[in-house]
Amino acid sequence: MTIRLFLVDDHAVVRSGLRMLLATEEDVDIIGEAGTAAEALAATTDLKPDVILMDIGLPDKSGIDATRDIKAQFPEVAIVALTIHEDEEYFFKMLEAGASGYVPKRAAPEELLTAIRTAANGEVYLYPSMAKLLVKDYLATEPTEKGKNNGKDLTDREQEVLTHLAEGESNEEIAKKLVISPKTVARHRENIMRKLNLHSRAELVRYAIRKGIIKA
Amino acid sequence: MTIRLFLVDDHAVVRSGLRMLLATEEDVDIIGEAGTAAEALAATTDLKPDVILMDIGLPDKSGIDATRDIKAQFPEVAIVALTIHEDEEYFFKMLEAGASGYVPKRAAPEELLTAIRTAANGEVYLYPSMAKLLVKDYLATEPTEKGKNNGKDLTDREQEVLTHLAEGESNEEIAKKLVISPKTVARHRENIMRKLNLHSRAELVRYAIRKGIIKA
DNA sequence: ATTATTATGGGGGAAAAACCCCATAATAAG
DNA sequence: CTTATTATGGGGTTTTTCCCCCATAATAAT
Repeated sequence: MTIRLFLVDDHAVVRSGLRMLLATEEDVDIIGEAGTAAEALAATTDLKPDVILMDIGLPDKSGIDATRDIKAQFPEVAIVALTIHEDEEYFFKMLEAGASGYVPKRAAPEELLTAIRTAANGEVYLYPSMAKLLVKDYLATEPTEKGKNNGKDLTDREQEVLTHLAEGESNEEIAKKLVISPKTVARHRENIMRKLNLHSRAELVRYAIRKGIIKA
Repeated sequence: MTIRLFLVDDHAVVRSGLRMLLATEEDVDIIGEAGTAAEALAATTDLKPDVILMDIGLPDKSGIDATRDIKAQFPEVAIVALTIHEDEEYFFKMLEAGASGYVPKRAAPEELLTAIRTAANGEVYLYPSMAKLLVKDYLATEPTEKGKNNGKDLTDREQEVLTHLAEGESNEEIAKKLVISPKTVARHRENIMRKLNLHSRAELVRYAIRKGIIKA
């Protein structure tokens, strides 16, 4: 099962270098290359590669936009960013565009290969410095861990049920996850609502978001 | 600059295996090991390792809590989770506890080494399947501001109805306020949900809060 | 002028939610 | 040793949600 790889970089020298670098890998087959976003999109339509190595600095439009365009039409194509940029801005935008990997050009060749194979496998490869950024963002936006210093008059079990309720899950779904009867879930829900003086799922969701039990 | 590593796992066999595995690495020096969270905390106080390999399933308390405790007292100590668990729950909790890496036990030895070296370097190593989870979470919670077009294909009337729906009002209540039939409100609600790909009141509330249509 | 969109409404039905009643077992609190 | 709390479930009823079907009138777009 060879990985059909496509290269996008505006510098021919870089593309040649990558070809050379990857030539010895038996599971990677470079099926084409492009120097512009437009060419990349056209080639993707024809070739349907498994993975695209995408530079961010392209002459016509950014690799971020190119990624967005390609993922919009071909979501099954995995795209790995290979770039000199290591700042948050480009990294997060690339993630939002749908990238399955992000590798700085200073990375070791093995890391690039790992990223390519990981992306081909449907997973995500993040270079450690990038992973650190993402975790930092996660910790910044994450509500102070699943319900702790909030809803004080709720029991542990009620807190747990509340979290699921707020996520929009039905009594049935929650019952399965907690391995209890739907009736018990309903019972907990009633107690929660009475304690908090809420009267609908919608109020419950807002309460949970206000208290940081779940994210909006 | 050798990395002073400390092992925490309740199985002596696993610790021995890790010692064997890492013995040949010149840049890694195993300075101690522990089988419980309490021992790990005590040893950390004495030894101040650079990196701790932390199992999650421990006899006295979870490796997650142990990580939280250690990071609270010694934030400069990097902790890498090495565990059989690959589900979201443990992963995210471990991140919140302050882990600098997360490696499933099924991972290749080289990956564990990479994680240790990455953590020692102050960065974060995430196993690809875990990185995927984190990116998914990022995309689920961040698309509003850093993303692009907010699905604003709602008509004025739909926007109006959406506001009331998100406030938690019933179809009946909204109908009275807008002086239309409850059936029409339901009709608008259906159209809104189809357009936004939402399927419950709870999702609708969260959407509205994310978009700033109502405040939490 | 035909077509698409918008806003309006009705019928119906399966499912879920919301609100009551009841109970038991285990544990914590006094 | 009682008592209170917690977690667990069963029963039922009414209301609401959610998702289809159908339609008409007014306006906007082509």
